[in-house]
Amino acid sequence: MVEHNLNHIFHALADPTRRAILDRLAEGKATVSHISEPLPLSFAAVSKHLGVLERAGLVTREARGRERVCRLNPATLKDAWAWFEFHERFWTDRLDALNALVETDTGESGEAR
Amino acid sequence: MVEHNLNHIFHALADPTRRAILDRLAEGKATVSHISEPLPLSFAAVSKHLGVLERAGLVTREARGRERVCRLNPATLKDAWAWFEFHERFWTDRLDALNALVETDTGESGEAR
DNA sequence: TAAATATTTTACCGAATGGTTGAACATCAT
DNA sequence: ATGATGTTCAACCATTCGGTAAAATATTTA
Repeated sequence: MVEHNLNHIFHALADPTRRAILDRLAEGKATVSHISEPLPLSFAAVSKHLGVLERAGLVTREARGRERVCRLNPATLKDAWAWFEFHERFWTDRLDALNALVETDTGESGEAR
Repeated sequence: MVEHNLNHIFHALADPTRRAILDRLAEGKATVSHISEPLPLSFAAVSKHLGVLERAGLVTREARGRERVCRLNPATLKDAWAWFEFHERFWTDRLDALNALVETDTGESGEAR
């Protein structure tokens, strides 16, 4: 549905550091320093990663004094998951149907074997 | 699980052109020219996109004469979907639990409101 | 006010992306 | 063999990415 956001979401998920950050946040909200503490990265790098996650809508940052409290936004993940579920099912069904026809495909390329 | 491949898979999915190619392939295998025909891109660009999809394991290319027949590999999508499903559920459960405790979080940052 | 802390912003760098064009390669048709 | 077709490869370009270091901006503490 939200085509524009899927780009952001999948892009955000394509980085292992960002997936680690998400897993960390699944255990509870945390400040930026909290998040970067176990990571072998500069502070600014983590802040950038959080920016990517925030742009994708996967994470929200809320100022509390001089800190920023980050937390997960599972609604967005649900959106992406819905896309995934639909396509996984759609593709599987399609390909099952095609396999049932053995070697007949829907393409126009000549298909005799 | 396959941490390395998740990077490739999510990266591949982060581009709308590539998602369009996948949707096209869900309707049946197709040659590279077939795939690029409706796309406003050069032939070589489509070939590159297919390379990304292939690297991710989402698509396979098979030589048939001078053509390359591309087809979907739903098994890979299933892997990624499994990751997704796990995390969506995990996160939701976690956050539900946290919400049940109202304002008590698992972080060590002082949390009196 | 001054100093310390938490975070972002601003260059900057090297590598990768997404795109183009044109040459190369392989295969089919003549 | 010749030429046309399908596809990739190589070189190139502009943009983005992931990272760093240093300066700028709050905010809390002394």
